[in-house]
Amino acid sequence: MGSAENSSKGSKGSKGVERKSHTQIAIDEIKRLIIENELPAGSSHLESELAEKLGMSRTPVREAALILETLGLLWVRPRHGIQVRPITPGDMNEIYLIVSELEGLAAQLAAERKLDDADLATAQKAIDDMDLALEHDNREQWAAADEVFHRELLRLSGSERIAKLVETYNNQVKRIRNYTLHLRPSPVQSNEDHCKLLKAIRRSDAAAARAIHTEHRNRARILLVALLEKYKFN
Amino acid sequence: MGSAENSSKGSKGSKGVERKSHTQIAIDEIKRLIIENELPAGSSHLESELAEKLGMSRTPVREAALILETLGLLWVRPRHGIQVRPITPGDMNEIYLIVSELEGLAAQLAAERKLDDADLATAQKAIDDMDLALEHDNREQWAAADEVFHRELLRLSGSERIAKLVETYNNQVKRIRNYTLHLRPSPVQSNEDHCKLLKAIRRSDAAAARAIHTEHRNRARILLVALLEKYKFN
DNA sequence: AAATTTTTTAATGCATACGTAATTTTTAGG
DNA sequence: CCTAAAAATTACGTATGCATTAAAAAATTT
Repeated sequence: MGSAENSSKGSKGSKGVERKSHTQIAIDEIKRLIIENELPAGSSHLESELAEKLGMSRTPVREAALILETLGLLWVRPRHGIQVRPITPGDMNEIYLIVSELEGLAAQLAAERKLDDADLATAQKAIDDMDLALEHDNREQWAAADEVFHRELLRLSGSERIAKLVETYNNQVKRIRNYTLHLRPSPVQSNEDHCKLLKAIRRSDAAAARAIHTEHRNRARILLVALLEKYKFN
Repeated sequence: MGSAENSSKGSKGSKGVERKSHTQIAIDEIKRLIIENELPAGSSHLESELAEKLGMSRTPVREAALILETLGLLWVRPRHGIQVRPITPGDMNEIYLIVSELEGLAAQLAAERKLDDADLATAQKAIDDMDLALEHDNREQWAAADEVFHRELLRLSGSERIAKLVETYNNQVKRIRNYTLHLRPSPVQSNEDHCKLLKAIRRSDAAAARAIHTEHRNRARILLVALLEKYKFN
Protein backbone atom coordinates (compact mmCIF):
# COMPACT_ATOMS: atom_id res chain seq x y z
CA MET A 1 0.00 0.00 0.00
CA GLY A 2 1.78 2.75 -0.71
CA SER A 3 0.87 6.27 -0.76
CA ALA A 4 2.24 8.85 -3.06
CA GLU A 5 2.86 11.34 -0.33
CA ASN A 6 3.11 9.97 3.13
CA SER A 7 6.51 8.43 3.45
CA SER A 8 8.68 11.41 2.67
CA LYS A 9 7.56 14.80 1.65
CA GLY A 10 10.37 16.81 0.18
CA SER A 11 12.27 18.67 2.83
CA LYS A 12 13.54 21.87 1.29
CA GLY A 13 12.08 24.25 -1.20
CA SER A 14 13.82 27.03 -3.07
CA LYS A 15 14.13 29.32 -0.07
CA GLY A 16 14.45 28.20 3.50
CA VAL A 17 13.31 24.89 4.92
CA GLU A 18 9.86 23.54 4.15
CA ARG A 19 7.52 23.41 7.09
CA LYS A 20 6.76 19.85 8.19
CA SER A 21 3.34 19.14 9.60
CA HIS A 22 3.02 17.72 13.08
CA THR A 23 1.36 14.68 11.58
CA GLN A 24 4.37 14.07 9.34
CA ILE A 25 6.74 14.55 12.26
CA ALA A 26 4.71 12.06 14.27
CA ILE A 27 4.80 9.53 11.42
CA ASP A 28 8.56 9.84 10.98
CA GLU A 29 9.30 9.85 14.66
CA ILE A 30 7.08 6.95 15.70
CA LYS A 31 8.41 4.95 12.77
CA ARG A 32 11.94 5.68 13.90
CA LEU A 33 11.17 4.77 17.50
CA ILE A 34 9.79 1.42 16.37
CA ILE A 35 12.58 0.58 13.92
CA GLU A 36 15.28 1.52 16.39
CA ASN A 37 13.49 -0.51 19.01
CA GLU A 38 13.01 2.34 21.44
CA LEU A 39 9.38 1.30 21.50
CA PRO A 40 9.76 -2.46 21.93
CA ALA A 41 7.65 -4.94 20.00
CA GLY A 42 4.40 -5.62 21.77
CA SER A 43 4.58 -2.54 23.96
CA SER A 44 1.53 -0.29 24.19
CA HIS A 45 1.37 3.47 24.39
CA LEU A 46 -1.57 5.75 24.94
CA GLU A 47 -2.20 8.49 22.43
CA SER A 48 -1.71 11.05 25.18
CA GLU A 49 1.66 9.55 26.15
CA LEU A 50 3.03 9.76 22.64
CA ALA A 51 1.53 13.20 22.21
CA GLU A 52 3.36 14.43 25.26
CA LYS A 53 6.59 12.70 24.24
CA LEU A 54 6.43 14.34 20.82
CA GLY A 55 5.34 17.69 22.16
CA MET A 56 2.06 17.94 20.29
CA SER A 57 -1.64 17.30 20.82
CA ARG A 58 -3.38 13.97 20.36
CA THR A 59 -4.78 14.90 16.96
CA PRO A 60 -1.63 14.50 14.83
CA VAL A 61 -0.57 11.46 16.86
CA ARG A 62 -3.88 9.79 16.11
CA GLU A 63 -3.52 10.55 12.42
CA ALA A 64 0.01 9.17 12.39
CA ALA A 65 -1.08 6.04 14.23
CA LEU A 66 -3.82 5.32 11.70
CA ILE A 67 -1.36 5.65 8.83
CA LEU A 68 1.28 3.51 10.53
CA GLU A 69 -1.35 0.89 11.27
CA THR A 70 -2.23 0.82 7.58
CA LEU A 71 1.47 0.41 6.85
CA GLY A 72 1.59 -2.59 9.16
CA LEU A 73 3.91 -1.18 11.81
CA LEU A 74 1.49 -1.09 14.71
CA TRP A 75 -2.00 -1.85 15.89
CA VAL A 76 -4.47 0.67 17.21
CA ARG A 77 -6.33 -1.01 20.04
CA PRO A 78 -8.86 1.39 21.51
CA ARG A 79 -8.39 1.84 25.25
CA HIS A 80 -5.34 -0.40 25.19
CA GLY A 81 -3.20 2.09 23.37
CA ILE A 82 -1.11 2.00 20.27
CA GLN A 83 0.73 -1.31 20.20
CA VAL A 84 3.96 -1.98 18.35
CA ARG A 85 3.26 -4.92 16.12
CA PRO A 86 5.49 -7.90 16.86
CA ILE A 87 6.97 -10.00 14.07
CA THR A 88 6.55 -13.74 14.50
CA PRO A 89 8.64 -16.22 12.49
CA GLY A 90 5.50 -16.75 10.41
CA ASP A 91 5.26 -13.04 9.69
CA MET A 92 8.92 -12.94 8.77
CA ASN A 93 8.44 -15.82 6.37
CA GLU A 94 5.41 -14.20 4.76
CA ILE A 95 7.08 -10.82 4.41
CA TYR A 96 10.19 -12.27 2.86
CA LEU A 97 8.13 -14.37 0.46
CA ILE A 98 6.43 -11.21 -0.73
CA VAL A 99 9.61 -9.16 -0.88
CA SER A 100 11.36 -11.94 -2.80
CA GLU A 101 8.69 -11.78 -5.48
CA LEU A 102 8.58 -8.04 -5.68
CA GLU A 103 12.32 -7.53 -5.77
CA GLY A 104 12.60 -10.36 -8.27
CA LEU A 105 10.09 -8.53 -10.41
CA ALA A 106 12.04 -5.31 -9.90
CA ALA A 107 15.22 -7.03 -11.09
CA GLN A 108 13.41 -8.29 -14.16
CA LEU A 109 12.05 -4.84 -14.98
CA ALA A 110 15.46 -3.26 -14.47
CA ALA A 111 17.02 -5.79 -16.86
CA GLU A 112 14.37 -5.03 -19.45
CA ARG A 113 15.29 -1.35 -19.43
CA LYS A 114 18.63 -1.78 -21.25
CA LEU A 115 20.64 0.14 -18.72
CA ASP A 116 24.27 1.01 -19.33
CA ASP A 117 27.24 1.17 -16.97
CA ALA A 118 26.52 4.78 -16.09
CA ASP A 119 23.03 3.84 -14.93
CA LEU A 120 24.45 1.03 -12.85
CA ALA A 121 27.27 3.04 -11.29
CA THR A 122 25.58 3.54 -7.91
CA ALA A 123 24.72 -0.14 -7.65
CA GLN A 124 28.28 -1.08 -8.59
CA LYS A 125 29.61 1.32 -5.98
CA ALA A 126 27.40 -0.32 -3.34
CA ILE A 127 28.78 -3.72 -4.30
CA ASP A 128 32.33 -2.45 -3.97
CA ASP A 129 31.48 -0.99 -0.59
CA MET A 130 30.10 -4.30 0.54
CA ASP A 131 33.28 -6.06 -0.56
CA LEU A 132 35.33 -3.55 1.34
CA ALA A 133 33.17 -3.93 4.44
CA LEU A 134 33.50 -7.71 4.20
CA GLU A 135 37.29 -7.44 4.14
CA HIS A 136 37.24 -5.36 7.29
CA ASP A 137 34.56 -7.57 8.73
CA ASN A 138 32.42 -4.50 9.42
CA ARG A 139 28.82 -5.66 9.50
CA GLU A 140 27.22 -2.27 9.99
CA GLN A 141 29.05 -0.87 7.02
CA TRP A 142 28.08 -3.92 5.00
CA ALA A 143 24.41 -3.56 5.97
CA ALA A 144 24.41 0.10 4.99
CA ALA A 145 25.84 -0.68 1.56
CA ASP A 146 23.44 -3.60 1.19
CA GLU A 147 20.55 -1.27 1.84
CA VAL A 148 21.86 1.16 -0.77
CA PHE A 149 22.14 -1.66 -3.28
CA HIS A 150 18.61 -2.89 -2.75
CA ARG A 151 17.17 0.60 -2.80
CA GLU A 152 19.04 1.29 -6.02
CA LEU A 153 17.73 -1.89 -7.60
CA LEU A 154 14.20 -0.74 -6.88
CA ARG A 155 14.92 2.67 -8.35
CA LEU A 156 16.33 1.06 -11.47
CA SER A 157 13.15 -0.99 -11.90
CA GLY A 158 11.37 2.28 -12.67
CA SER A 159 8.36 1.21 -10.62
CA GLU A 160 7.47 3.67 -7.90
CA ARG A 161 4.81 1.33 -6.58
CA ILE A 162 7.08 -1.65 -6.16
CA ALA A 163 9.67 0.54 -4.48
CA LYS A 164 7.13 1.86 -1.97
CA LEU A 165 5.74 -1.56 -1.25
CA VAL A 166 9.11 -3.11 -0.59
CA GLU A 167 10.10 -0.18 1.57
CA THR A 168 6.95 -0.67 3.61
CA TYR A 169 7.74 -4.32 4.24
CA ASN A 170 11.38 -3.64 4.92
CA ASN A 171 10.34 -1.21 7.62
CA GLN A 172 8.39 -4.00 9.24
CA VAL A 173 11.43 -6.25 9.53
CA LYS A 174 14.27 -3.76 9.90
CA ARG A 175 14.12 -4.07 13.65
CA ILE A 176 14.73 -7.80 13.48
CA ARG A 177 17.46 -7.42 10.89
CA ASN A 178 19.38 -5.19 13.29
CA TYR A 179 19.26 -7.93 15.90
CA THR A 180 20.37 -10.70 13.61
CA LEU A 181 23.10 -8.74 11.86
CA HIS A 182 25.85 -10.27 13.95
CA LEU A 183 24.26 -13.69 14.25
CA ARG A 184 24.31 -14.41 10.54
CA PRO A 185 27.19 -16.11 8.78
CA SER A 186 29.52 -13.85 6.85
CA PRO A 187 27.56 -12.67 3.80
CA VAL A 188 30.02 -13.84 1.16
CA GLN A 189 27.33 -15.59 -0.85
CA SER A 190 25.32 -12.38 -0.82
CA ASN A 191 28.08 -10.45 -2.50
CA GLU A 192 28.43 -13.08 -5.21
CA ASP A 193 24.69 -12.89 -5.82
CA HIS A 194 24.80 -9.13 -6.14
CA CYS A 195 27.60 -9.33 -8.69
CA LYS A 196 25.80 -11.92 -10.76
CA LEU A 197 22.60 -9.92 -10.59
CA LEU A 198 24.23 -6.76 -11.80
CA LYS A 199 25.84 -8.62 -14.68
CA ALA A 200 22.50 -10.09 -15.69
CA ILE A 201 20.90 -6.64 -15.65
CA ARG A 202 23.83 -5.27 -17.64
CA ARG A 203 23.33 -7.83 -20.41
CA SER A 204 19.54 -7.35 -20.20
CA ASP A 205 18.92 -10.95 -19.22
CA ALA A 206 15.61 -10.39 -17.45
CA ALA A 207 14.89 -14.02 -16.64
CA ALA A 208 18.30 -14.56 -15.09
CA ALA A 209 18.16 -11.29 -13.13
CA ARG A 210 14.86 -12.29 -11.72
CA ALA A 211 15.86 -15.84 -10.86
CA ILE A 212 19.09 -14.76 -9.21
CA HIS A 213 17.44 -12.18 -7.03
CA THR A 214 14.44 -14.22 -6.00
CA GLU A 215 16.76 -17.03 -5.04
CA HIS A 216 19.01 -14.59 -3.18
CA ARG A 217 16.12 -13.34 -1.09
CA ASN A 218 14.74 -16.79 -0.50
CA ARG A 219 18.03 -17.90 1.01
CA ALA A 220 17.90 -14.88 3.30
CA ARG A 221 14.33 -15.77 4.21
CA ILE A 222 15.16 -19.27 5.32
CA LEU A 223 18.14 -18.06 7.27
CA LEU A 224 16.33 -15.28 9.08
CA VAL A 225 13.25 -17.31 9.88
CA ALA A 226 15.49 -19.99 11.42
CA LEU A 227 17.29 -17.37 13.51
CA LEU A 228 14.03 -15.83 14.59
CA GLU A 229 12.70 -19.19 15.66
CA LYS A 230 15.88 -19.99 17.54
CA TYR A 231 16.28 -16.72 19.42
CA LYS A 232 12.64 -15.58 19.66
CA PHE A 233 13.26 -11.83 19.62
CA ASN A 234 9.62 -10.93 19.94
CA MET B 1 0.12 -2.75 2.66
CA GLY B 2 -2.31 -3.66 4.72
CA SER B 3 -3.60 -3.18 8.09
CA ALA B 4 -5.00 -5.78 10.35
CA GLU B 5 -7.99 -3.72 11.27
CA ASN B 6 -8.95 -1.04 8.83
CA SER B 7 -10.61 -2.73 5.95
CA SER B 8 -13.43 -4.51 7.69
CA LYS B 9 -14.14 -4.67 11.35
CA GLY B 10 -16.63 -7.36 12.20
CA SER B 11 -20.14 -6.08 12.07
CA LYS B 12 -22.08 -7.99 14.68
CA GLY B 13 -21.16 -9.31 18.08
CA SER B 14 -23.05 -11.75 20.23
CA LYS B 15 -25.82 -9.34 21.14
CA GLY B 16 -27.02 -6.54 18.90
CA VAL B 17 -25.05 -4.87 16.15
CA GLU B 18 -21.56 -3.64 16.78
CA ARG B 19 -21.18 0.12 16.71
CA LYS B 20 -19.17 1.34 13.73
CA SER B 21 -17.04 4.41 14.20
CA HIS B 22 -17.61 7.43 12.01
CA THR B 23 -14.08 7.03 10.73
CA GLN B 24 -14.81 3.48 9.60
CA ILE B 25 -18.06 4.59 7.97
CA ALA B 26 -16.15 7.32 6.15
CA ILE B 27 -13.53 4.85 4.96
CA ASP B 28 -16.13 2.41 3.66
CA GLU B 29 -18.30 5.05 2.12
CA ILE B 30 -15.60 7.07 0.38
CA LYS B 31 -14.08 3.84 -0.92
CA ARG B 32 -17.47 2.85 -2.29
CA LEU B 33 -18.05 6.24 -3.87
CA ILE B 34 -14.71 5.98 -5.64
CA ILE B 35 -15.08 2.39 -6.80
CA GLU B 36 -18.61 2.95 -8.06
CA ASN B 37 -17.42 6.09 -9.79
CA GLU B 38 -19.76 8.44 -7.99
CA LEU B 39 -16.67 10.48 -7.25
CA PRO B 40 -15.02 10.54 -10.68
CA ALA B 41 -11.30 10.05 -11.13
CA GLY B 42 -9.45 13.32 -10.80
CA SER B 43 -12.29 15.12 -9.04
CA SER B 44 -11.51 17.06 -5.87
CA HIS B 45 -13.60 17.39 -2.74
CA LEU B 46 -13.06 19.52 0.31
CA GLU B 47 -13.06 17.87 3.70
CA SER B 48 -16.06 19.93 4.69
CA GLU B 49 -18.02 18.84 1.59
CA LEU B 50 -17.49 15.17 2.28
CA ALA B 51 -18.16 15.71 5.96
CA GLU B 52 -21.51 17.25 5.17
CA LYS B 53 -22.33 14.59 2.60
CA LEU B 54 -21.59 11.86 5.14
CA GLY B 55 -23.30 13.65 8.00
CA MET B 56 -20.33 13.92 10.29
CA SER B 57 -17.65 16.41 11.26
CA ARG B 58 -14.36 16.92 9.45
CA THR B 59 -12.35 14.89 11.93
CA PRO B 60 -13.37 11.36 10.87
CA VAL B 61 -13.31 12.40 7.20
CA ARG B 62 -9.74 13.58 7.59
CA GLU B 63 -8.74 10.32 9.23
CA ALA B 64 -10.42 8.31 6.49
CA ALA B 65 -8.73 10.38 3.80
CA LEU B 66 -5.29 9.76 5.26
CA ILE B 67 -5.91 6.02 5.35
CA LEU B 68 -7.31 5.93 1.83
CA GLU B 69 -4.36 7.94 0.61
CA THR B 70 -2.05 5.36 2.15
CA LEU B 71 -4.07 2.69 0.38
CA GLY B 72 -3.50 4.47 -2.92
CA LEU B 73 -7.11 5.42 -3.66
CA LEU B 74 -6.77 9.17 -3.43
CA TRP B 75 -4.44 12.08 -2.87
CA VAL B 76 -4.74 14.60 -0.09
CA ARG B 77 -3.77 17.94 -1.58
CA PRO B 78 -3.99 20.62 1.09
CA ARG B 79 -6.24 23.50 0.03
CA HIS B 80 -7.14 21.71 -3.16
CA GLY B 81 -9.19 19.06 -1.46
CA ILE B 82 -9.20 15.30 -1.50
CA GLN B 83 -8.60 14.16 -5.06
CA VAL B 84 -9.66 10.81 -6.48
CA ARG B 85 -6.51 9.27 -7.87
CA PRO B 86 -6.74 8.56 -11.61
CA ILE B 87 -5.33 5.36 -13.10
CA THR B 88 -3.15 5.85 -16.16
CA PRO B 89 -2.33 2.95 -18.49
CA GLY B 90 1.11 2.95 -16.85
CA ASP B 91 -0.47 2.59 -13.41
CA MET B 92 -2.66 -0.21 -14.67
CA ASN B 93 0.34 -2.02 -16.07
CA GLU B 94 2.28 -1.63 -12.84
CA ILE B 95 -0.60 -2.75 -10.68
CA TYR B 96 -1.26 -5.81 -12.77
CA LEU B 97 2.42 -6.72 -12.81
CA ILE B 98 2.39 -6.66 -9.03
CA VAL B 99 -0.89 -8.51 -8.70
CA SER B 100 0.27 -11.16 -11.17
CA GLU B 101 3.26 -11.90 -8.98
CA LEU B 102 1.35 -11.90 -5.75
CA GLU B 103 -1.51 -14.05 -6.96
CA GLY B 104 1.00 -16.36 -8.62
CA LEU B 105 2.69 -16.70 -5.26
CA ALA B 106 -0.69 -17.27 -3.64
CA ALA B 107 -1.43 -20.07 -6.10
CA GLN B 108 1.93 -21.65 -5.33
CA LEU B 109 1.33 -21.48 -1.59
CA ALA B 110 -2.16 -22.91 -1.98
CA ALA B 111 -0.78 -25.84 -3.99
CA GLU B 112 1.82 -26.50 -1.31
CA ARG B 113 -0.87 -26.89 1.34
CA LYS B 114 -2.17 -30.26 0.10
CA LEU B 115 -5.79 -29.22 -0.05
CA ASP B 116 -8.53 -31.72 -0.76
CA ASP B 117 -11.77 -31.44 -2.73
CA ALA B 118 -13.65 -30.19 0.30
CA ASP B 119 -11.20 -27.31 0.72
CA LEU B 120 -11.59 -26.44 -2.95
CA ALA B 121 -15.38 -26.65 -3.03
CA THR B 122 -15.99 -22.90 -2.98
CA ALA B 123 -13.46 -22.31 -5.75
CA GLN B 124 -15.01 -25.09 -7.82
CA LYS B 125 -18.45 -23.61 -7.29
CA ALA B 126 -17.18 -20.25 -8.50
CA ILE B 127 -15.81 -21.88 -11.65
CA ASP B 128 -19.15 -23.57 -12.28
CA ASP B 129 -20.90 -20.23 -11.80
CA MET B 130 -18.58 -18.62 -14.30
CA ASP B 131 -19.34 -21.34 -16.84
CA LEU B 132 -23.03 -20.83 -16.30
CA ALA B 133 -22.70 -17.08 -16.66
CA LEU B 134 -20.74 -17.57 -19.87
CA GLU B 135 -23.50 -19.72 -21.31
CA HIS B 136 -26.06 -17.02 -20.59
CA ASP B 137 -23.59 -14.38 -21.72
CA ASN B 138 -24.11 -12.53 -18.43
CA ARG B 139 -20.99 -10.49 -17.81
CA GLU B 140 -21.97 -9.10 -14.42
CA GLN B 141 -22.68 -12.57 -13.11
CA TRP B 142 -19.40 -13.77 -14.55
CA ALA B 143 -17.47 -10.90 -12.92
CA ALA B 144 -19.05 -11.62 -9.55
CA ALA B 145 -18.09 -15.29 -9.72
CA ASP B 146 -14.61 -14.37 -10.95
CA GLU B 147 -14.18 -12.15 -7.94
CA VAL B 148 -15.27 -14.97 -5.64
CA PHE B 149 -12.77 -17.28 -7.29
CA HIS B 150 -9.86 -14.92 -6.90
CA ARG B 151 -10.76 -14.06 -3.34
CA GLU B 152 -10.99 -17.75 -2.55
CA LEU B 153 -7.60 -18.43 -4.10
CA LEU B 154 -6.11 -15.84 -1.79
CA ARG B 155 -7.83 -17.37 1.21
CA LEU B 156 -6.51 -20.77 0.26
CA SER B 157 -2.98 -19.43 0.12
CA GLY B 158 -3.18 -18.99 3.88
CA SER B 159 -1.43 -15.64 3.67
CA GLU B 160 -3.39 -12.83 5.21
CA ARG B 161 -0.82 -10.31 4.04
CA ILE B 162 -0.93 -11.30 0.40
CA ALA B 163 -4.72 -11.29 0.50
CA LYS B 164 -4.80 -7.76 1.93
CA LEU B 165 -2.26 -6.48 -0.54
CA VAL B 166 -4.05 -7.85 -3.56
CA GLU B 167 -7.35 -6.52 -2.28
CA THR B 168 -5.80 -3.08 -1.93
CA TYR B 169 -4.60 -3.09 -5.50
CA ASN B 170 -7.82 -4.54 -6.82
CA ASN B 171 -9.67 -1.65 -5.21
CA GLN B 172 -7.48 0.72 -7.17
CA VAL B 173 -8.49 -0.80 -10.51
CA LYS B 174 -12.02 -2.00 -9.85
CA ARG B 175 -13.46 1.20 -11.26
CA ILE B 176 -11.71 0.60 -14.58
CA ARG B 177 -12.67 -3.04 -14.63
CA ASN B 178 -16.32 -2.07 -14.43
CA TYR B 179 -15.90 0.10 -17.50
CA THR B 180 -14.13 -2.52 -19.55
CA LEU B 181 -16.33 -5.42 -18.58
CA HIS B 182 -18.35 -5.27 -21.77
CA LEU B 183 -15.48 -4.22 -23.99
CA ARG B 184 -13.43 -7.36 -23.40
CA PRO B 185 -13.72 -10.46 -25.53
CA SER B 186 -15.73 -13.31 -24.05
CA PRO B 187 -13.63 -14.71 -21.20
CA VAL B 188 -13.50 -18.31 -22.40
CA GLN B 189 -9.76 -18.52 -22.00
CA SER B 190 -10.16 -17.31 -18.43
CA ASN B 191 -12.39 -20.19 -17.54
CA GLU B 192 -9.95 -22.69 -18.98
CA ASP B 193 -7.17 -21.12 -16.94
CA HIS B 194 -9.19 -21.34 -13.76
CA CYS B 195 -9.89 -25.02 -14.35
CA LYS B 196 -6.26 -25.81 -15.02
CA LEU B 197 -5.20 -23.83 -11.98
CA LEU B 198 -7.56 -25.65 -9.68
CA LYS B 199 -6.35 -29.00 -11.00
CA ALA B 200 -2.75 -28.02 -10.40
CA ILE B 201 -3.55 -27.01 -6.84
CA ARG B 202 -5.47 -30.25 -6.34
CA ARG B 203 -2.47 -32.36 -7.34
CA SER B 204 -0.17 -30.05 -5.33
CA ASP B 205 1.81 -28.99 -8.35
CA ALA B 206 3.03 -25.66 -6.98
CA ALA B 207 5.19 -24.69 -9.94
CA ALA B 208 2.40 -25.33 -12.43
CA ALA B 209 -0.19 -23.53 -10.29
CA ARG B 210 2.03 -20.54 -10.10
CA ALA B 211 2.91 -20.48 -13.79
CA ILE B 212 -0.70 -20.87 -14.88
CA HIS B 213 -1.94 -18.08 -12.72
CA THR B 214 0.82 -15.60 -13.40
CA GLU B 215 0.31 -16.17 -17.10
CA HIS B 216 -3.45 -15.83 -16.67
CA ARG B 217 -3.06 -12.43 -15.03
CA ASN B 218 -0.44 -11.25 -17.48
CA ARG B 219 -2.80 -11.87 -20.35
CA ALA B 220 -5.41 -9.80 -18.54
CA ARG B 221 -2.83 -7.09 -17.97
CA ILE B 222 -1.96 -6.72 -21.63
CA LEU B 223 -5.60 -6.73 -22.61
CA LEU B 224 -6.70 -4.15 -20.06
CA VAL B 225 -3.78 -1.82 -20.64
CA ALA B 226 -4.56 -1.86 -24.36
CA LEU B 227 -8.21 -1.07 -23.68
CA LEU B 228 -7.27 1.70 -21.29
CA GLU B 229 -4.95 3.24 -23.84
CA LYS B 230 -7.58 2.99 -26.54
CA TYR B 231 -10.51 4.42 -24.63
CA LYS B 232 -8.71 6.70 -22.12
CA PHE B 233 -11.21 6.40 -19.29
CA ASN B 234 -9.31 8.71 -17.01
C1' DA C 1 -3.95 44.86 -21.31
C1' DA C 2 -0.40 42.75 -18.63
C1' DA C 3 1.98 42.52 -14.55
C1' DT C 4 2.40 43.40 -9.78
C1' DT C 5 0.89 44.40 -5.30
C1' DT C 6 -2.66 44.48 -1.83
C1' DT C 7 -6.67 42.80 0.18
C1' DT C 8 -9.91 39.41 1.04
C1' DT C 9 -11.42 34.87 1.60
C1' DA C 10 -11.48 30.35 3.29
C1' DA C 11 -9.38 25.46 3.85
C1' DT C 12 -6.49 23.45 6.63
C1' DG C 13 -3.67 21.90 10.77
C1' DC C 14 -3.96 21.56 15.22
C1' DA C 15 -5.54 22.20 19.96
C1' DT C 16 -9.17 21.69 22.95
C1' DA C 17 -13.59 20.32 25.02
C1' DC C 18 -16.55 16.89 26.29
C1' DG C 19 -19.93 12.88 26.25
C1' DT C 20 -19.64 7.97 26.13
C1' DA C 21 -18.30 3.63 27.12
C1' DA C 22 -14.67 0.55 28.58
C1' DT C 23 -11.75 -0.43 32.26
C1' DT C 24 -10.31 -0.30 36.87
C1' DT C 25 -11.12 0.30 41.59
C1' DT C 26 -13.91 0.06 45.43
C1' DT C 27 -17.35 -1.87 48.08
C1' DA C 28 -20.53 -5.34 49.57
C1' DG C 29 -21.83 -9.98 50.03
C1' DG C 30 -20.91 -14.96 50.24
C1' DC D 1 -10.42 -14.93 50.78
C1' DC D 2 -13.01 -14.95 46.63
C1' DT D 3 -16.86 -13.19 43.78
C1' DA D 4 -20.04 -9.89 42.11
C1' DA D 5 -22.08 -5.45 41.96
C1' DA D 6 -21.48 -0.47 42.17
C1' DA D 7 -18.81 3.53 41.68
C1' DA D 8 -15.03 5.98 39.90
C1' DT D 9 -11.81 6.71 36.51
C1' DT D 10 -10.11 7.65 32.09
C1' DA D 11 -9.02 6.83 27.08
C1' DC D 12 -11.10 7.47 23.13
C1' DG D 13 -14.20 9.32 19.39
C1' DT D 14 -15.89 13.23 17.68
C1' DA D 15 -17.17 18.04 17.35
C1' DT D 16 -15.72 22.60 17.53
C1' DG D 17 -12.85 26.78 17.59
C1' DC D 18 -9.26 29.35 15.85
C1' DA D 19 -4.69 30.95 14.05
C1' DT D 20 -2.22 30.37 9.97
C1' DT D 21 -1.35 30.88 5.39
C1' DA D 22 -2.32 29.54 0.65
C1' DA D 23 -5.26 30.83 -2.96
C1' DA D 24 -8.37 33.94 -5.12
C1' DA D 25 -9.95 38.43 -6.00
C1' DA D 26 -9.40 43.22 -6.29
C1' DA D 27 -6.80 47.18 -6.82
C1' DT D 28 -2.96 49.44 -8.52
C1' DT D 29 0.79 50.34 -11.40
C1' DT D 30 3.42 49.78 -15.66
